Amino acid sequence: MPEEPTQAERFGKARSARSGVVQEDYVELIADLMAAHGEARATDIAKRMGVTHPTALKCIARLKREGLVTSRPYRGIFLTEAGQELAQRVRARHRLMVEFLIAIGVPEEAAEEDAEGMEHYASEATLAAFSRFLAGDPPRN
Amino acid sequence: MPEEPTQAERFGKARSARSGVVQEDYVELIADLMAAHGEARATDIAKRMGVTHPTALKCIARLKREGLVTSRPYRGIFLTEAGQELAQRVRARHRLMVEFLIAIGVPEEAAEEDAEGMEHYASEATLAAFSRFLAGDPPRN
DNA sequence: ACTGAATTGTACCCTTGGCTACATTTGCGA
DNA sequence: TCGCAAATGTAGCCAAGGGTACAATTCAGT
Ligand SMILES: [Mn+2]
Ligand SMILES: [Mn+2]
Ligand SMILES: [Mn+2]
Ligand SMILES: [Mn+2]
Repeated sequence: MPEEPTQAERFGKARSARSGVVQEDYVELIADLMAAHGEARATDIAKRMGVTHPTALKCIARLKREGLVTSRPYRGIFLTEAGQELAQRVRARHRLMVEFLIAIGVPEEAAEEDAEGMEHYASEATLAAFSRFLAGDPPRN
Repeated sequence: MPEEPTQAERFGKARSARSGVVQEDYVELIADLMAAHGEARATDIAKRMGVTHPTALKCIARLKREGLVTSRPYRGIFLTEAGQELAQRVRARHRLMVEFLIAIGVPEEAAEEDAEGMEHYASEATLAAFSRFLAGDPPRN
Protein backbone atom coordinates (compact mmCIF):
# COMPACT_ATOMS: atom_id res chain seq x y z
CA MET A 1 0.00 0.00 0.00
CA PRO A 2 2.56 2.72 0.91
CA GLU A 3 4.62 4.40 -1.79
CA GLU A 4 8.01 2.92 -2.60
CA PRO A 5 10.64 5.66 -2.11
CA THR A 6 9.18 7.05 1.10
CA GLN A 7 8.98 3.62 2.68
CA ALA A 8 12.60 2.96 1.75
CA GLU A 9 13.54 6.24 3.43
CA ARG A 10 11.69 5.23 6.57
CA PHE A 11 13.43 1.88 6.69
CA GLY A 12 16.71 3.68 6.15
CA LYS A 13 16.10 5.99 9.07
CA ALA A 14 15.20 3.07 11.31
CA ARG A 15 18.47 1.41 10.26
CA SER A 16 20.46 4.53 11.15
CA ALA A 17 18.76 4.73 14.52
CA ARG A 18 19.60 1.09 15.14
CA SER A 19 23.32 1.77 14.72
CA GLY A 20 23.40 4.03 17.77
CA VAL A 21 21.37 1.90 20.11
CA VAL A 22 24.20 0.12 21.87
CA GLN A 23 26.27 3.27 22.30
CA GLU A 24 23.34 5.06 23.86
CA ASP A 25 22.69 2.28 26.36
CA TYR A 26 26.35 2.07 27.34
CA VAL A 27 26.73 5.81 27.82
CA GLU A 28 23.56 5.96 29.89
CA LEU A 29 24.74 3.06 32.03
CA ILE A 30 28.20 4.52 32.53
CA ALA A 31 26.65 7.76 33.74
CA ASP A 32 24.46 5.80 36.16
CA LEU A 33 27.44 3.87 37.53
CA MET A 34 29.49 7.03 37.98
CA ALA A 35 26.60 8.67 39.80
CA ALA A 36 26.10 5.63 42.02
CA HIS A 37 29.64 4.39 42.74
CA GLY A 38 31.77 7.36 41.74
CA GLU A 39 33.38 5.31 38.95
CA ALA A 40 32.50 3.01 36.07
CA ARG A 41 34.42 -0.25 35.99
CA ALA A 42 34.40 -2.56 32.99
CA THR A 43 33.24 -5.54 35.02
CA ASP A 44 30.26 -3.68 36.42
CA ILE A 45 29.31 -2.41 33.00
CA ALA A 46 29.43 -5.96 31.66
CA LYS A 47 27.37 -7.30 34.56
CA ARG A 48 24.71 -4.62 34.24
CA MET A 49 24.52 -4.97 30.47
CA GLY A 50 24.25 -8.74 30.81
CA VAL A 51 27.19 -9.45 28.48
CA THR A 52 30.67 -10.87 28.96
CA HIS A 53 33.48 -8.50 29.76
CA PRO A 54 35.24 -8.82 26.39
CA THR A 55 32.03 -7.76 24.69
CA ALA A 56 31.77 -4.76 26.99
CA LEU A 57 35.41 -3.88 26.43
CA LYS A 58 34.97 -3.94 22.69
CA CYS A 59 31.96 -1.63 22.91
CA ILE A 60 33.86 0.67 25.24
CA ALA A 61 36.72 0.76 22.73
CA ARG A 62 34.26 1.95 20.14
CA LEU A 63 32.89 4.62 22.48
CA LYS A 64 36.46 5.79 22.97
CA ARG A 65 37.01 5.89 19.23
CA GLU A 66 33.88 8.00 18.88
CA GLY A 67 35.05 10.41 21.56
CA LEU A 68 32.35 9.66 24.10
CA VAL A 69 34.61 8.07 26.69
CA THR A 70 38.19 7.99 27.90
CA SER A 71 40.08 5.24 29.72
CA ARG A 72 43.62 4.18 30.50
CA PRO A 73 44.68 0.53 30.79
CA TYR A 74 43.54 -1.12 34.01
CA ARG A 75 41.82 2.07 35.13
CA GLY A 76 38.14 3.02 35.03
CA ILE A 77 36.05 4.50 32.25
CA PHE A 78 35.13 8.18 32.13
CA LEU A 79 32.67 10.12 30.02
CA THR A 80 33.93 13.01 27.92
CA GLU A 81 31.96 16.23 27.66
CA ALA A 82 30.19 14.84 24.61
CA GLY A 83 29.55 11.62 26.49
CA GLN A 84 28.00 13.41 29.42
CA GLU A 85 25.74 15.44 27.18
CA LEU A 86 24.60 12.33 25.35
CA ALA A 87 24.03 10.54 28.65
CA GLN A 88 21.82 13.34 29.89
CA ARG A 89 19.68 13.36 26.77
CA VAL A 90 19.40 9.59 26.69
CA ARG A 91 18.51 9.37 30.36
CA ALA A 92 15.82 12.03 30.08
CA ARG A 93 14.36 10.25 27.08
CA HIS A 94 14.43 6.91 28.89
CA ARG A 95 12.60 8.32 31.91
CA LEU A 96 10.00 10.05 29.76
CA MET A 97 9.37 6.84 27.85
CA VAL A 98 8.87 4.77 30.98
CA GLU A 99 6.68 7.38 32.64
CA PHE A 100 4.55 7.70 29.56
CA LEU A 101 4.01 3.97 29.17
CA ILE A 102 3.05 3.65 32.81
CA ALA A 103 0.71 6.63 32.52
CA ILE A 104 -1.04 5.05 29.56
CA GLY A 105 -1.66 1.90 31.56
CA VAL A 106 1.29 -0.42 30.90
CA PRO A 107 2.36 -2.40 33.99
CA GLU A 108 5.63 -1.14 35.40
CA GLU A 109 7.92 -4.04 34.54
CA ALA A 110 6.60 -4.26 30.96
CA ALA A 111 7.04 -0.50 30.66
CA GLU A 112 10.66 -0.76 31.75
CA GLU A 113 11.34 -3.58 29.31
CA ASP A 114 9.64 -2.04 26.30
CA ALA A 115 11.10 1.39 26.97
CA GLU A 116 14.60 -0.08 26.82
CA GLY A 117 14.00 -0.87 23.15
CA MET A 118 11.50 1.75 22.02
CA GLU A 119 13.35 4.76 23.47
CA HIS A 120 15.95 4.66 20.70
CA TYR A 121 13.42 5.24 17.95
CA ALA A 122 11.30 8.02 19.42
CA SER A 123 11.78 11.29 17.52
CA GLU A 124 11.55 14.72 19.10
CA ALA A 125 8.01 14.99 17.78
CA THR A 126 6.99 11.82 19.58
CA LEU A 127 8.77 12.77 22.79
CA ALA A 128 7.02 16.14 22.69
CA ALA A 129 3.66 14.43 22.26
CA PHE A 130 4.41 12.15 25.22
CA SER A 131 5.36 15.17 27.35
CA ARG A 132 2.14 16.93 26.44
CA PHE A 133 0.16 13.86 27.41
CA LEU A 134 1.89 13.63 30.77
CA ALA A 135 1.24 17.33 31.33
CA GLY A 136 -2.45 16.62 30.92
CA ASP A 137 -2.79 18.33 27.56
CA PRO A 138 -5.57 16.69 25.61
CA PRO A 139 -4.25 15.43 22.24
CA ARG A 140 -5.88 15.99 18.89
CA ASN A 141 -7.75 19.32 18.62
CA MET B 1 19.78 3.42 40.45
CA PRO B 2 18.11 0.23 39.12
CA GLU B 3 19.08 -3.19 40.49
CA GLU B 4 21.78 -5.10 38.63
CA PRO B 5 20.28 -8.48 37.64
CA THR B 6 16.91 -7.13 36.54
CA GLN B 7 18.47 -4.49 34.37
CA ALA B 8 20.67 -7.09 32.72
CA GLU B 9 17.56 -9.13 31.99
CA ARG B 10 15.88 -6.14 30.41
CA PHE B 11 18.87 -5.44 28.21
CA GLY B 12 18.89 -9.10 27.29
CA LYS B 13 15.28 -9.01 26.22
CA ALA B 14 15.87 -5.90 24.14
CA ARG B 15 18.77 -7.71 22.46
CA SER B 16 16.56 -10.70 21.64
CA ALA B 17 13.90 -8.43 20.21
CA ARG B 18 16.54 -6.73 18.09
CA SER B 19 17.49 -10.01 16.46
CA GLY B 20 14.06 -10.42 14.89
CA VAL B 21 13.59 -6.89 13.64
CA VAL B 22 14.78 -7.38 10.09
CA GLN B 23 12.86 -10.62 9.62
CA GLU B 24 9.67 -8.97 10.75
CA ASP B 25 10.04 -6.07 8.36
CA TYR B 26 10.80 -8.35 5.42
CA VAL B 27 7.88 -10.65 6.10
CA GLU B 28 5.52 -7.72 6.45
CA LEU B 29 6.78 -6.20 3.22
CA ILE B 30 6.54 -9.48 1.31
CA ALA B 31 2.92 -9.81 2.39
CA ASP B 32 2.23 -6.25 1.22
CA LEU B 33 3.84 -6.90 -2.17
CA MET B 34 1.88 -10.13 -2.66
CA ALA B 35 -1.33 -8.34 -1.78
CA ALA B 36 -0.55 -5.47 -4.14
CA HIS B 37 1.11 -7.16 -7.15
CA GLY B 38 0.20 -10.80 -6.63
CA GLU B 39 3.87 -11.69 -6.19
CA ALA B 40 6.98 -10.63 -4.32
CA ARG B 41 10.08 -10.19 -6.47
CA ALA B 42 13.55 -9.81 -5.00
CA THR B 43 14.17 -6.50 -6.78
CA ASP B 44 11.00 -4.94 -5.47
CA ILE B 45 11.77 -6.10 -1.96
CA ALA B 46 15.24 -4.56 -2.20
CA LYS B 47 13.86 -1.29 -3.58
CA ARG B 48 11.19 -0.99 -0.91
CA MET B 49 13.58 -1.86 1.87
CA GLY B 50 16.09 0.66 0.55
CA VAL B 51 18.93 -1.87 0.34
CA THR B 52 20.86 -3.47 -2.50
CA HIS B 53 19.54 -6.67 -3.96
CA PRO B 54 22.32 -8.91 -2.61
CA THR B 55 21.49 -7.71 0.87
CA ALA B 56 17.83 -8.50 0.27
CA LEU B 57 18.70 -11.92 -1.14
CA LYS B 58 20.77 -12.77 1.87
CA CYS B 59 17.96 -11.81 4.24
CA ILE B 60 15.52 -13.81 2.14
CA ALA B 61 17.85 -16.80 2.36
CA ARG B 62 17.70 -16.50 6.11
CA LEU B 63 13.90 -16.29 6.06
CA LYS B 64 13.91 -19.47 4.01
CA ARG B 65 16.22 -21.14 6.49
CA GLU B 66 13.83 -20.15 9.27
CA GLY B 67 10.85 -21.57 7.41
CA LEU B 68 9.05 -18.30 6.85
CA VAL B 69 9.43 -18.22 3.08
CA THR B 70 9.95 -20.45 0.07
CA SER B 71 11.52 -19.68 -3.29
CA ARG B 72 13.00 -21.43 -6.31
CA PRO B 73 15.86 -19.96 -8.36
CA TYR B 74 14.80 -17.11 -10.63
CA ARG B 75 11.22 -17.35 -9.40
CA GLY B 76 9.38 -15.20 -6.86
CA ILE B 77 9.27 -15.41 -3.09
CA PHE B 78 6.31 -16.91 -1.23
CA LEU B 79 5.31 -16.88 2.41
CA THR B 80 4.81 -20.18 4.20
CA GLU B 81 1.93 -20.66 6.61
CA ALA B 82 4.16 -19.54 9.45
CA GLY B 83 5.27 -16.58 7.36
CA GLN B 84 1.70 -15.51 6.69
CA GLU B 85 0.79 -15.72 10.34
CA LEU B 86 3.81 -13.67 11.34
CA ALA B 87 3.02 -11.14 8.62
CA GLN B 88 -0.50 -10.71 9.92
CA ARG B 89 0.60 -10.13 13.49
CA VAL B 90 3.36 -7.75 12.46
CA ARG B 91 1.09 -5.79 10.18
CA ALA B 92 -1.59 -5.42 12.84
CA ARG B 93 1.02 -4.28 15.33
CA HIS B 94 2.45 -1.79 12.85
CA ARG B 95 -0.94 -0.26 12.14
CA LEU B 96 -1.82 -0.03 15.81
CA MET B 97 1.48 1.67 16.54
CA VAL B 98 1.01 4.29 13.83
CA GLU B 99 -2.60 4.93 14.74
CA PHE B 100 -1.73 5.32 18.37
CA LEU B 101 1.10 7.78 17.76
CA ILE B 102 -1.11 9.87 15.52
CA ALA B 103 -3.90 9.78 18.07
CA ILE B 104 -1.57 11.03 20.76
CA GLY B 105 -0.60 13.99 18.62
CA VAL B 106 2.46 12.93 16.62
CA PRO B 107 2.48 14.29 13.05
CA GLU B 108 1.77 11.59 10.51
CA GLU B 109 5.18 11.30 8.85
CA ALA B 110 7.00 11.23 12.20
CA ALA B 111 4.52 8.62 13.41
CA GLU B 112 5.26 6.43 10.39
CA GLU B 113 9.01 6.77 10.88
CA ASP B 114 9.06 6.15 14.61
CA ALA B 115 6.60 3.28 14.39
CA GLU B 116 8.91 1.49 11.98
CA GLY B 117 11.46 1.19 14.78
CA MET B 118 9.36 1.16 17.94
CA GLU B 119 6.89 -1.50 16.79
CA HIS B 120 9.43 -4.28 17.27
CA TYR B 121 9.78 -3.63 20.99
CA ALA B 122 6.17 -3.21 22.06
CA SER B 123 5.00 -6.09 24.25
CA GLU B 124 1.45 -7.40 24.34
CA ALA B 125 0.88 -5.36 27.47
CA THR B 126 1.85 -2.17 25.70
CA LEU B 127 -0.16 -2.98 22.59
CA ALA B 128 -3.17 -3.67 24.79
CA ALA B 129 -2.74 -0.33 26.53
CA PHE B 130 -2.54 1.41 23.15
CA SER B 131 -5.73 -0.33 22.01
CA ARG B 132 -7.54 0.73 25.13
CA PHE B 133 -6.47 4.30 24.58
CA LEU B 134 -7.70 4.25 21.00
CA ALA B 135 -10.99 2.78 22.18
CA GLY B 136 -11.43 5.80 24.39
CA ASP B 137 -10.81 3.96 27.64
CA PRO B 138 -9.34 6.36 30.17
CA PRO B 139 -6.02 4.98 31.44
CA ARG B 140 -5.08 4.59 35.07
CA ASN B 141 -8.08 4.78 37.40
C1' DA C 1 14.61 -16.74 -33.22
C1' DC C 2 17.68 -13.24 -31.14
C1' DT C 3 19.38 -10.03 -28.48
C1' DG C 4 19.89 -6.79 -24.83
C1' DA C 5 18.06 -4.99 -20.55
C1' DA C 6 16.32 -6.35 -16.27
C1' DT C 7 16.37 -9.63 -12.85
C1' DT C 8 18.54 -12.91 -10.17
C1' DG C 9 22.45 -15.20 -8.25
C1' DT C 10 27.46 -15.49 -6.40
C1' DA C 11 31.76 -14.12 -4.50
C1' DC C 12 34.01 -11.47 -1.49
C1' DC C 13 34.58 -7.49 1.63
C1' DC C 14 33.40 -4.73 5.93
C1' DT C 15 31.60 -3.50 10.79
C1' DT C 16 28.97 -4.51 14.81
C1' DG C 17 28.19 -7.08 18.61
C1' DG C 18 28.04 -11.56 20.53
C1' DC C 19 31.05 -15.54 22.46
C1' DT C 20 35.27 -18.60 24.72
C1' DA C 21 39.84 -19.22 26.09
C1' DC C 22 43.82 -17.55 27.84
C1' DA C 23 47.31 -13.92 29.42
C1' DT C 24 48.35 -10.08 32.24
C1' DT C 25 47.93 -6.78 35.91
C1' DT C 26 46.10 -5.04 40.32
C1' DG C 27 45.47 -4.80 44.83
C1' DC C 28 43.71 -6.93 49.19
C1' DG C 29 44.35 -9.84 53.13
C1' DA C 30 47.09 -12.84 55.54
C1' DT D 1 55.66 -8.51 51.59
C1' DC D 2 53.57 -11.57 48.77
C1' DG D 3 50.38 -14.56 46.76
C1' DC D 4 46.06 -15.25 44.90
C1' DA D 5 41.54 -13.84 43.35
C1' DA D 6 39.47 -10.44 40.81
C1' DA D 7 39.74 -7.32 37.22
C1' DT D 8 41.40 -6.26 32.89
C1' DG D 9 43.20 -7.10 28.44
C1' DT D 10 43.99 -9.96 24.05
C1' DA D 11 43.24 -13.33 20.49
C1' DG D 12 40.34 -15.61 17.70
C1' DC D 13 35.83 -17.42 16.56
C1' DC D 14 30.87 -16.62 14.82
C1' DA D 15 26.41 -14.64 12.63
C1' DA D 16 23.82 -10.70 10.99
C1' DG D 17 23.33 -7.24 7.98
C1' DG D 18 25.37 -3.85 5.18
C1' DG D 19 28.18 -3.07 0.79
C1' DT D 20 30.61 -3.82 -4.67
C1' DA D 21 31.67 -6.30 -8.56
C1' DC D 22 30.64 -9.54 -11.66
C1' DA D 23 28.26 -13.82 -13.70
C1' DA D 24 24.16 -16.11 -15.21
C1' DT D 25 19.39 -16.30 -16.40
C1' DT D 26 14.87 -14.61 -18.06
C1' DC D 27 11.97 -12.53 -20.91
C1' DA D 28 10.13 -8.81 -23.96
C1' DG D 29 10.40 -6.62 -28.24
C1' DT D 30 11.94 -6.71 -32.61
MN1 LIG E 1 17.84 1.15 25.56
MN1 LIG F 1 17.76 3.15 28.43
MN1 LIG G 1 9.79 -2.05 11.41
MN1 LIG H 1 6.60 -2.25 10.00
